[in-house]
Amino acid sequence: MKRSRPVVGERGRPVRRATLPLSRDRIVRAALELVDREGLPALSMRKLGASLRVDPMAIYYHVPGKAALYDALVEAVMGEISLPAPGAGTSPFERLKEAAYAYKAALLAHPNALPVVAARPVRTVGALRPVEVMLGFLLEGGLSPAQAFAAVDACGHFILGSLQAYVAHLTNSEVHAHEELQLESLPREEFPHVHEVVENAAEEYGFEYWFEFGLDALLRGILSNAGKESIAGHE
Amino acid sequence: MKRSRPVVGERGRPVRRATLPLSRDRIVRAALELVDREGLPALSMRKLGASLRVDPMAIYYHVPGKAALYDALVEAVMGEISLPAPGAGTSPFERLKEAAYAYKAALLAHPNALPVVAARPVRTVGALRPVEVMLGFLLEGGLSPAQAFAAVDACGHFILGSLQAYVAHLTNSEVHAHEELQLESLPREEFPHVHEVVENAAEEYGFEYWFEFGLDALLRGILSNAGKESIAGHE
DNA sequence: ACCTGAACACCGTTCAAGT
DNA sequence: ACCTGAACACCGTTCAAGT
Repeated sequence: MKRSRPVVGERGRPVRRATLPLSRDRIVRAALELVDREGLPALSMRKLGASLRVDPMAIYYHVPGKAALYDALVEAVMGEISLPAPGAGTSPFERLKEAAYAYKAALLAHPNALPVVAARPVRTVGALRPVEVMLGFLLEGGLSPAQAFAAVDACGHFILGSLQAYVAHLTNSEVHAHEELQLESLPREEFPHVHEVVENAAEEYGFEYWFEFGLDALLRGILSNAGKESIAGHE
Repeated sequence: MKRSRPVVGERGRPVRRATLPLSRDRIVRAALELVDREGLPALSMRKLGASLRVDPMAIYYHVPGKAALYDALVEAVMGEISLPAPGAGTSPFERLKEAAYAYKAALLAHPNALPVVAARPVRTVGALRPVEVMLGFLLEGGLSPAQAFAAVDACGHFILGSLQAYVAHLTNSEVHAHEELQLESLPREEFPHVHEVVENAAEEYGFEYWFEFGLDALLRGILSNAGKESIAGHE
């Protein structure tokens, strides 16, 4: 893979390179673009090199390997999270909910990257800013430090898990046809509740409803724990 | 890759094959063993063929491709979930909690398979039995069908998300050293809550504490929604 | 310092062929 | 019906070499 000879100035020194010099940052941005455009499986060192018009092996000079590339990808996605302004006067519940929706929106901006993001701990250096903000809301809500810690994780895992399943569901709808529509042709005596629920749950309920239901429940449960130091806070 | 000639009986018909005939079931079991033993990346059609002492391409006769193999893997893991006996006399909260722990235990039996399991919707044909049981508990707890639906998803996503992050954390502890221990060398004025929480949250709190905290909160929040048809059930 | 290119040991999948 | 084996188009990574 040859590159055009660099332009040479009067004194024989290159004036400006035909392409920008490679850098970790440029590589990560190109990788994220590639993933956004063609999906996670399309991210190979070779295709990435091609998209940067560079020998694939040049990447290894800036990034140790593919694992590190995935790490950088996660960092980039998480870095895009911008939590809304604290919104004075609103309750901790509402602020937490807003923050969770901002988190969700940031993740949905790069749906193809979700599997890599979800396979990593929620509290990473790249995602410290949102964690800081959420911890503030939780402490304000009356949780102990240990509880606030756990609560951030719980919210993160719920959101990541929900989104991961959702986009996977969107991506391969043939799997959907094979796995979910068969529900209605099931032995009714063996699965009475499944039948009852499928028949009575209105069809208009979709991902947005499920997400909000779960998030509300989780946040309500978390905040209702405020003050109590014991783990199981139910009567 | 040659196989020893089959043993031939008196009439020239094979009496018993040197190896069992290949079948979808045997393939899936071998795949799960391979993943358990050597990790998810080690699962290749070629290694799987070798472990079955069969030409790798023989697998394609029984399983359409690798995607279908992953599907079957998820099905197998989910099929091992055995929820505890309903336990008469206990509250819906306690039953749901027990079920969630059984779910968690089944998933932890094959930690290496978690990424594939998590990248799939929670309600699949293979996992219908546990879904049926949990729906029962939730309806009994007073939830509407639509709410019960959403609640099953929420629990599943929380559990899967938590476990996925947990085992990823266990698998590569060098990432941990790189990403989490640096927390303490952070600008204190920029991350006051992170510092407060890290310093005051006792070290003995680990995954088990976080998991139980999140699960309790989620279940409490879900059950406190009973009866109300509106989504946001907080005062 | 930064990039190239050949080479190595792998992949999933197709397809014609064997029994 | 069930399995083989060659072939194709890919992978990630190492390493010596170029500038």
